[in-house]
Amino acid sequence: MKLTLPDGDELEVEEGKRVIDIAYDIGPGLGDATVGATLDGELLDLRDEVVEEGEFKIITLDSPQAVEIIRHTASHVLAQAVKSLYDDVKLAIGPAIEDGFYYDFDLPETLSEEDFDEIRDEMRKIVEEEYEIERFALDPGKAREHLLEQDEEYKLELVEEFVSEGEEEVTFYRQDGFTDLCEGPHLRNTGQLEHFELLDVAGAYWRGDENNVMLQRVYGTAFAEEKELQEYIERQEEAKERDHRKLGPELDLFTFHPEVGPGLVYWHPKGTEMLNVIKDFWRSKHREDGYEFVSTPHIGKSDLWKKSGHLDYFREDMFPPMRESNQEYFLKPMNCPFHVQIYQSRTRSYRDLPLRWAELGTVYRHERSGVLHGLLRARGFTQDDAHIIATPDQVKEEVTGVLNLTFDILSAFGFEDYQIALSTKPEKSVGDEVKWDKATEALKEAIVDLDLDYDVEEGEGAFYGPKIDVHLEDALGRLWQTTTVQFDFNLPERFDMTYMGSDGQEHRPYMIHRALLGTLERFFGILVEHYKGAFPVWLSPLQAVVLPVTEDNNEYAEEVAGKIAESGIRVEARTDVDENLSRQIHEAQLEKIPYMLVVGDREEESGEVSLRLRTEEDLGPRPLDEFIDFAKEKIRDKALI
RNA sequence: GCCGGCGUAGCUCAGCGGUAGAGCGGCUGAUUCGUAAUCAGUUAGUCGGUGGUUCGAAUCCACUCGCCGGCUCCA
Repeated sequence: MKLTLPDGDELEVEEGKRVIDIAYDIGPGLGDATVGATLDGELLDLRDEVVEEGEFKIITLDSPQAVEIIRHTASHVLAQAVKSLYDDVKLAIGPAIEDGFYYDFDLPETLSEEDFDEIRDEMRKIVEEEYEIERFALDPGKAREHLLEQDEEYKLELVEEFVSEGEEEVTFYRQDGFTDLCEGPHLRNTGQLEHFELLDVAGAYWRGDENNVMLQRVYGTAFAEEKELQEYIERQEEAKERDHRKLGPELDLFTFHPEVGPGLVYWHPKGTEMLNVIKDFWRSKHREDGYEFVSTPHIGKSDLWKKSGHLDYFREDMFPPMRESNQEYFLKPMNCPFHVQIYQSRTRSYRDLPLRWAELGTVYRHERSGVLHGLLRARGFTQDDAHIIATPDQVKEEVTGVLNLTFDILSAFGFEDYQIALSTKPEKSVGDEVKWDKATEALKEAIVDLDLDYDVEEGEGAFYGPKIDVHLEDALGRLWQTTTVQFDFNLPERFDMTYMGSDGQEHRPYMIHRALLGTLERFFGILVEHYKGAFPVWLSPLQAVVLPVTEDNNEYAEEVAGKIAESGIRVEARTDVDENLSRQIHEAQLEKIPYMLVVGDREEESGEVSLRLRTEEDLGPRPLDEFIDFAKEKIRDKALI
């Protein structure tokens, strides 16, 4: 059997030889350093037997793929430590995850972060002992026996599942006296786990199902190098500093008032200014793209929500109704049924289609209390909503139009990296197969036409139609869901929407529901975190501030600010404070105002302003008109600064 | 909704059974100053809410509201 090595050489090995033995054949040094391998990109344990040919690559501690193995072993070391420190510990699962690892435990004692020092010390001991990690396989009967003996009820449940899936044996890993049912891969020796940290303890349902018992999950992370671990911790701190829930109130953009109602946003003047800039831009882009705007009420009678299906499928996410006469009114959790009313207000012809109706519609949803998260998950929010009602022939072009508009708008805000997911028909769905196929095809073709990468999420569509979701990547590489483009086969049926075709027959239109920014609130929150509050000039609530050197320059400062304001730039003269220049600059810096204009006697004499940027660059004096042109150009180009 | 942690001045936090504290901020005054915090004085709170234990509760207990981190759900 032949394996292709990374340098292109072919290595002749006997079938069934273990990864580690192959590594020693290549070289003893390599053998000592081996923690696993990949075969055609697939991760292998160092104890695995290689039975197929392919591209073979040994993983050592400094390989990028090693981190997954390191973390998996870290979770076992954690489990061993917890088991040795506490009584009656039952193990659930303990995988490596994107940023680290966790282990879920069931134990009578409640763990808290105060216990981390002790657990960490115990883990260190296990690492220092350099226990050899061994693997062994058992048939289901022996495995059950072994787990029963250890009273590991959760692991037993897992074994039953593996057996029902047809597994004939299950693997265990052992280090010191500790054994765990586990697929691996793992390091060779606990001593190879050097750089780890415990991060958090939280509740987690067994198997992720809220009907099951809640376990205690300990989160941690581990890296091959201490430096990487430190960088990770710094990145977490950086994320904390960018938190929109902290920056929003600090920059006087918005606040929450939980005593009045959790999850409801209060927009301050500066936040509202910014919001208006976003809305104006959004409206002009939509107008250019042939959208019309509609406005609809905030409440509607229960009959409407019954007919739309919301009371059957969405009721627990809706605020309880208010009563008027013998009627119940509900706050709208979505705009769609209202847009359908407008459609139904007269008969529609194929000549009218496509209709593109947009509304910055504020909706209210009674989100479960534990899920609220500042602007990113609120109970009242404004969707940048639109419904496109089209004939079957128009569907593909409409989707393409939506995607083009999406990326046009998102890139204007400085987002260039996206992840796109196409979600297809789930098991439970409405609408016939033909429609699903056509709509899914339209979505896919639109993505392909634009030459975009995407993932298919099979069966993840809504019950009423397939969809495209866009996640955008921010400055820290985090992903946020914003855009969604969804077909809806439910509402046209329920409301019996029709249009008169050229054949004189009534036809059912396609309905596309789309939100590009997602919601203004969430998008705003993402902007705050992405820019850390230092917004591009066109978005900054205050674009320039005029700072007099002494009180004698106040009059000139006001004059300068007046002229700048006339050109449409948002500006303020700081003439009502008695502070020295350094102090004023300090404060303007904290407010993250893009342009600081220093005016003293020198500037007053020459009719100039001295320009300092919030990036701390001092660009020196220039005529006022020159600054105005400079700023207008930056605003027009949507430049950062 | 569930698990855990936490609610003290506008903000950040100390105090953890014996008369509520600091720094920043705010206010007042002095200073008139050239690119990230001038100096001085002063103002600060039903210690989230309700009930209980106690001679006495910010501190201990119960309930409740809210926030934070997860889980589940989601724009």
